[in-house]
Amino acid sequence: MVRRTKEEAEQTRRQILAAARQVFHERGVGNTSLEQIAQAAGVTRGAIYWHFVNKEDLFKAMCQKVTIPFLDRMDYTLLVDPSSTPLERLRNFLLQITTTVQQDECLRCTMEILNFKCEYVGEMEKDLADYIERNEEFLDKLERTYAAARRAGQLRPGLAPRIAALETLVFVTGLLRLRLLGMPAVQRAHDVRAMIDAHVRSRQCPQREPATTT
Amino acid sequence: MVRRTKEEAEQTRRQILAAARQVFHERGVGNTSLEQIAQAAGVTRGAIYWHFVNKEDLFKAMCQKVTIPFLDRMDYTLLVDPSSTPLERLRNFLLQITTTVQQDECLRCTMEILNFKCEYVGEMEKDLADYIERNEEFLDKLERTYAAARRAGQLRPGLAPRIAALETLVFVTGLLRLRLLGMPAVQRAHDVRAMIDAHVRSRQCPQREPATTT
DNA sequence: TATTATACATACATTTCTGTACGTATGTAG
DNA sequence: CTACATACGTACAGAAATGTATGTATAATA
Repeated sequence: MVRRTKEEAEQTRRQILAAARQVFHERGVGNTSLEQIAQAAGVTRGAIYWHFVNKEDLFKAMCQKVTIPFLDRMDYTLLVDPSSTPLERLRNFLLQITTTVQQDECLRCTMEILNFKCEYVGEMEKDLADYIERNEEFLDKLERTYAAARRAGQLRPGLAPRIAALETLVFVTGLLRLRLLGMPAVQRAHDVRAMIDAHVRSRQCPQREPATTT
Repeated sequence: MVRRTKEEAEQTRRQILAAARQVFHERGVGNTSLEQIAQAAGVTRGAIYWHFVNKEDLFKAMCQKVTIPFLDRMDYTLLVDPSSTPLERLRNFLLQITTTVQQDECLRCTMEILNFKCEYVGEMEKDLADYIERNEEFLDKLERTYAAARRAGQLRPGLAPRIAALETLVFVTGLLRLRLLGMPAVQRAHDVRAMIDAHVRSRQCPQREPATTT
């Protein structure tokens, strides 16, 4: 079988990407040869070298397929949505992250590869720097959200928005990591929801109604 | 230079371990050859194969050198120390973790390798399972600590010890990960201390003095 | 002091992966 | 219908790493 039509070529490209995700997940990125990916995809190395320049290129293509739509929806939509209060937006954001990771197995598989099945050295170190960068931006958005909550009188007094944002960033980071690890405790939707509620409740005003002004 | 005395042999073993840590950190575990480690240690591959059976054995030896004394001091000493209240023990525990990781560069280097420079596949997957196991035990100890805090009237009412413990596990996990990532925000001792204080304060009784009995 | 086990260095055989060059059959455009 | 670009498969050369076998000088030991 050779030169099929254009859509068929696109399909083998997708097959290669899916096979890469599977084999990377089983054997690690550095430990898989292009031959193994080709076999899993039902093609030869020639097909891979046609669609991608090398393993790193294939790997990056696999990542971008999921990481781009993930974060875009998340912090842009949820942290700026004007139809709910700041702390409600925060809660919705946390819930959406966990349910998305829980339901989208393809995304989870890729994130597991990024977390446990690849080595950030050489060229890949830049990806870590990018990750730090995005975390900083995320932290900024969280801080602005908490600042808005404070202006709305929603934030617990004595809690600095910056510290609250830091702790939420830590919360999200740890929650995702434990979930990807496969910890049973963070896979029970009920407990996760309770944690998120506790996290949000611990930064809103104790029992009082929020004040209306400064 | 050949067969030096026994202590000299032990020294080359340590040299090999140190070189492995350095080169693993620079080039990743899967991407470094024993030849490169040997060069960095000033020996040949023969020396490495004398002291270790293969790269995996060398890697595990490098890990055990730091991971063993780390956790032992941590959850055993700090969560059972009877000279302070449960929430004080928790706070001390969190402070000690962060300062230890901050100061012990050798430990941090190894943890960075474990977090970003190796692939958990094949034999190494068992290490992930072990890590989950230790996290479960850690979670249990946290829960018992919170249960003790509740019995002491220290715990904020309405907060289940299990949920509080889960959130603290998430907190520690995320904090360590962001620190190892190199996020500047979690390297400022002042902010980290403020976060830890906020975390602990958010689970103790609002403003009241703790009750003295059940 | 002679012998043996130790602590390496050296040399070699084997495997494995990569990148590229080349072949080839088929869409597709003119 | 011809010609070219496309979408692969195949074959080859080179590098690199691993494990082992072997050499060897010294420390330990009797």
